[in-house]
Amino acid sequence: MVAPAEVSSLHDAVSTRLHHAGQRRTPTRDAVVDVLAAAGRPLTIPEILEAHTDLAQSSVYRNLVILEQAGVVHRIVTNAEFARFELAEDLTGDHHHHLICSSCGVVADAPASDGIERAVHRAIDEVERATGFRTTAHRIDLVGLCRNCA
Amino acid sequence: MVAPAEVSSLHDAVSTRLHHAGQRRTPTRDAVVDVLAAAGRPLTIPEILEAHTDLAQSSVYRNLVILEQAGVVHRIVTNAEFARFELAEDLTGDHHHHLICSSCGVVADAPASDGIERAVHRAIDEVERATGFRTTAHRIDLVGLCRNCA
DNA sequence: ATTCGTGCAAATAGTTTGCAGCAGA
DNA sequence: TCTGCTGCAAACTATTTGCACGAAT
Repeated sequence: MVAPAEVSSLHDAVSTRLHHAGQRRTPTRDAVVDVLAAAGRPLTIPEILEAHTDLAQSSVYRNLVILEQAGVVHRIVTNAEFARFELAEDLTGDHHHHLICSSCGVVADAPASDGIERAVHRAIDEVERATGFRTTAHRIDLVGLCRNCA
Repeated sequence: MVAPAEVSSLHDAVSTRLHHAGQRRTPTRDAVVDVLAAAGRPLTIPEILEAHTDLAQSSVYRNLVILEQAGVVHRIVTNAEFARFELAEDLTGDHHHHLICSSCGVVADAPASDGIERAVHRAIDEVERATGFRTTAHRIDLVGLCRNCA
């Protein structure tokens, strides 16, 4: 969730990243970013289309690919039928993990605690030393039942 | 990776779970379990078919669904084109996390350290108290470049 | 005898892409 | 003007499913 006052600076940052990726800022891309910023949780393509009924499905798919390449959005793939998309963490300045409901498929954000981040980074160092794997990102998902489904 | 001596007890455990789920133990299911046990890393359907060229693709898909419902295998969905499957952790007795190469898509297992597990469980407690979410499993993936792609 | 797993081929569905028109630089 | 974004419809592909046969109980 992004406060209204931060929306224009968000669009500036998005514009910069698009430009850096050799892409333009367009109304459709702004619209997609707006929907994701307003939602504050990862959305599916149908959810995005529902919020903006004037957009063509193919354009949303195409622009999400571009926004992903530009580092603006992040694609989350679960076992559910649709992939989900959210704004990149370094744009919203909020590192978080996911609570995935195995019953209804909804995905909620959960703030990352200092403790867990420290532990993860220690583990990453260990893995790099042991295996030579170069970690660029990590992902922590808790799978279970949301309050509604429990 | 499962040592040969453990294979028969593995099949016993699989058989029990299948029976509990109202399913039979069949040669095809044994074959799939064998391939996964021998691999020691999550495999795609094409990889499974390659190891057992006499199996029909649809049978493998169908049996993986059944084995998943019986709690024998676990499905891993990444952004790669194919889903991957591995034996359930409580069958192999080995809790691990994943190293996902964003370049070639290969997924390797990494042992879970005590430190990170403690931190994760503290975080889970926090989340349960704060949100009412009931966590049944967690997933930690490190995304980056494997030794070959780096 | 009947239930259930298997293999083949056809169907399904999320996602991608070709193409013609149009808008911004 | 020229590049490239958009919308529509068609194509693509991982996965699922209908059906008939054979195996196991």
